[in-house]
This record gives sequence, structure tokens and C-alpha cells, in this order.
Amino acid sequence: MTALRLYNTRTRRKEVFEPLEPGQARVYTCGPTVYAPQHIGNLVAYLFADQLKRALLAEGLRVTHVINITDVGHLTSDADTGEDKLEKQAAATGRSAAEIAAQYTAQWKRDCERVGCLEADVYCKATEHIAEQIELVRTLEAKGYTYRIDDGIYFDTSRFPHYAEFARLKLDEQKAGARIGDVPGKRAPADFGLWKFASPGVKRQQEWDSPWGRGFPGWHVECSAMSVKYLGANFDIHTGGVDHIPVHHTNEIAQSECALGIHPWVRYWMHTEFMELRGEKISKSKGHTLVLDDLAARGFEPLAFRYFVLQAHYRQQQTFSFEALEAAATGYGRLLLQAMEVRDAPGEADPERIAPLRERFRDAVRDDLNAPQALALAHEVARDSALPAPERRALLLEFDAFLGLDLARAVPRQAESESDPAIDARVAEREAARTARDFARADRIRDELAAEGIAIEDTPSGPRWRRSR
RNA sequence: GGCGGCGUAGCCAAGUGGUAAGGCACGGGACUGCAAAUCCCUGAUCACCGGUUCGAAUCCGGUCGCCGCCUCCA
Repeated sequence: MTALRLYNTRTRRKEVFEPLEPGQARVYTCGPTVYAPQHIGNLVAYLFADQLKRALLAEGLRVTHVINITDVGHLTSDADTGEDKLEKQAAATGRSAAEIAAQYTAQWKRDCERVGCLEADVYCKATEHIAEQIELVRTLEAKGYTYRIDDGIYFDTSRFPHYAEFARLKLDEQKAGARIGDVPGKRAPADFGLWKFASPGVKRQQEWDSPWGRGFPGWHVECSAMSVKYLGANFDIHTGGVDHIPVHHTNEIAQSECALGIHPWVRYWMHTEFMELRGEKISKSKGHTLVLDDLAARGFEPLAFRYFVLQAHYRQQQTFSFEALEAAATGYGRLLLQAMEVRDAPGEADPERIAPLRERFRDAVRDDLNAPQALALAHEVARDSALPAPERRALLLEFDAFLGLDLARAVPRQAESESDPAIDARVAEREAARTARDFARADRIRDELAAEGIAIEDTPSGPRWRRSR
């Protein structure tokens, strides 16, 4: 029996996963910054975390999963300049920062649920953990890791010798001037804000009192403060997008390890690659705002998007296109249909017969979450007519605990029949013509309906229709 | 300029030393009055050049192309 192996960014290797506490895994996922809608690229990160969680559960582990919601302090630049994203959005729309955060948090949660993500145990907001963040900064200050400049309290990266290790940074070789608008007084470009002072004369919607004066926390502090609060000073896995490696996670590690005196603070770091659109990263700042509802508007159900994502490995950039999504949707529909066919088959599965296929599936999942291989095996089982229906059913349902494709659902989209009096009448009219062997008339009615986007399917139990895309 | 990743059939993509998963599309077949839906069958020597090896898509070197990070984004 193989063990669950995960690719650890920290060591750049696949490693056997061993939780700190036997039987219990603790996972923290870097969640959304809720100043704008979460697009389908963002969703990929949560779908990855969901794969991880399901794989851990399949190993029989209890999983405590925490996701943060960034609703303050995320500036438009990581160089500690620029505006706070929430404040900026509030100013632009005339709405309150809290209102904006609530709206996009709800949208994000709903979309995660629609693509089949299991709920997290804790969703924690940065604004509700200001005291914890201040406490963390105080600890760092007491240990001498901070310095104060006009703009705020900063972390002194020169005090942390391991700073460049995690992201394998070569700080002195990074392009000079790449950081635009650096903060005056910062001792090194990599130093980052822990507590930012509210600018004199500027009234922020979100600001709090602190030992250093009124202001707001730096973006990185929240993750350190909240993860430690809910998962303990030392926990198992921290996930996020690959873009977080050089700055956000590097800074989290610096402040956490210095404050806690633990190394490694988090044992396994896992990162998702980006989904590409038209040959480039899907990015809010490039005007890409494709959201799940946009896919739904084109007739794609959310789980078809999940199926699409499962087709590629999480550490591989995947190219999104509607053509590719269409292919995924079709494949998913057929898989559902095949699963439905064996759903009510009488009889029990023979354990001996199931075992080898079950092991192959587990091996795929255990090899750093190889979802594409796992999915391929599901297809293999689904269409293997040599395998009795009870065996197929048992395997597919078991596979679905990881895939999350709702293979147990009663009615796949393909088998759905819609109802509309006007259309039903014309379908009946065509059926009458067919019975009378007036095929010219029958075909004319079918063509007319097709022109309106209605597809007729003749089945042994009579005709049915559905709207085609 | 520095660092990292990728380049597998028309498309989305697994595989990382032993002779190319899976999905979709295309083509053929079954079924159908004809279609649709469904089912079955069918395709690639793995960007290019050179090297290591009994053997490479898989290792090494080089070339070309693409993507990401270094500056907000999962």
C-alpha cells in the first residue's frame, strides 16, 4: 500500500504526508480578497484545496480546514504603496467597505458550493481579528524584529536569516527599479508593513486604534494571526496560488517563525498553478472577470467546470477556452449517464473484484493528487461493460468521494425532459405527422424548433426535447 | 536582467528511463423513416538539434517558442 505523497513547495519535493497529530490534518487556505467578484481562475485555487481535503478524508484523517477572508489591508501594490482595495472600491461605488466585502464574500461562498467544494470548518475575516494581529506585531516588536517609519511599523527582513530560502529568492539580483514607488524610510525593499498608519487628514472607513496609533494591519499579518489562532502555532498544510510564494507566504513565514520561534512553522506548503485564458493568466487587473455565472449563462453547469479543472493536474497551468469547457461538459454528461445506468442495479459488489481498481484509483490520488488519472479511471470503470453493474456502481460512488462530481445524482442533464405547453404541442404535432408517415411535415416542425434552439430526441418511450446550447 | 515552469494527436491533457492514460472533436459502424441522443471502432513517437544508455517523450547540453514571478491578482 502506498502512502499519500504531496508536493511540498518548501522542499521542492514530493513527500509522504505525516500529520503532526496522528489521525488529524490541519489545513489553512489563503482565501479571497473580497473587493471584487471572484472569477473562475480564483475558483481553481479553492477547487484545489477541495481536492486536497477530500484526499485527506479518503485517508481516514479528520480534517480541520480554515479559510481566511481578506476584507481589509490588501493594498493595490505589495510594495506597501497604493490604496487599500476595499477602501478604493468603496470610494468608487459610494458604498461601504463592509457592504462590498459582504457582497463578494457571499458570491464567493456560493460559487465554491456550486462547484462542489466541501465547506470549511472556519471562515475567518481579517477585520474580526484585529486584536490578534496587533498582538502578533507587539510580539515581533518586543523581540526586536520591527522598526517604525512615518508610514507604519515594518518588519526588518535582515533580522531573519532564512528570509530568502522559501522562495529561493536572490534579493540582490532582482531587477532594480522593479518596485515602483517604494516607501521612503524602508531599510530594504523586501521589508514589509505590519501596521500601517492612517494618513493624516484621510478618514478611512476601516481603521483601528493600536499601541502605535490609529491605522490598519498589513496584509500578511492576518494569515499568521488567524492560522495560529485556529490551527495552533505549528500546523500541517498551508495552501495558496503560486503567486503567493515570493511575497505573501515568504512574509508570513518570516513574521510567524520570528514571533513563534518555530521552524518550520508550517510543514507542507502547497501551491496551485494558474489557469490561462487566451494564452495569459486570468487576471482581474487585465480586465478578465469571467465568473461562474457567465458560464452558467452559456448553459454550462458549475460541476462541468469542476470536471474541466479535474482534467489537469493542480501544479500545471491549464488553458481555459469555451471550446475546452464544451468538451468537458459533454464528457461529464456522458459519465453521469453511465453512472445513472448502474445506479439502481440489483446486487452487491464483489469486494475481490473491486479491490484492484480501488487501489489504482487510490494510487492516483496519493501521487500528489493526480486528478486527471483518477478521472480517467472513473471513465474506464463507467464504460467497462465486462464489469457487473453493482461493481461499477460501488466504484463510481467511492471515486466520487474524491471527484465530487455528484455521480449519485438522480437525473443527469442529458436525461432531463423539459415542459412548455407551446413546445409540447408542436412536438405532439410532429409525432402525429410521423405516425401518419408524413415525414416532410414532421421534419419541417423539427427544423423550426431547431431554429429556435430546441432539440428533439426520439426515445423508445416517446419524444422529448431540450434546449441546445 | 534574475528566478521558475512549460512545449505530448484538431482541442483540454496524464505519463518523467522500457517501447504513448482519459475526455472532446473528426471519420467509420450500430440504432433511426431521416436525424438527434446513445453505444462500438478508429488517430500521435511526444517543439527542434546533438549526446548519455541495450533502450528516452522521460536524463544531459544547445536552439526556438510560450507562460509565470521579481509590481495588485488564486
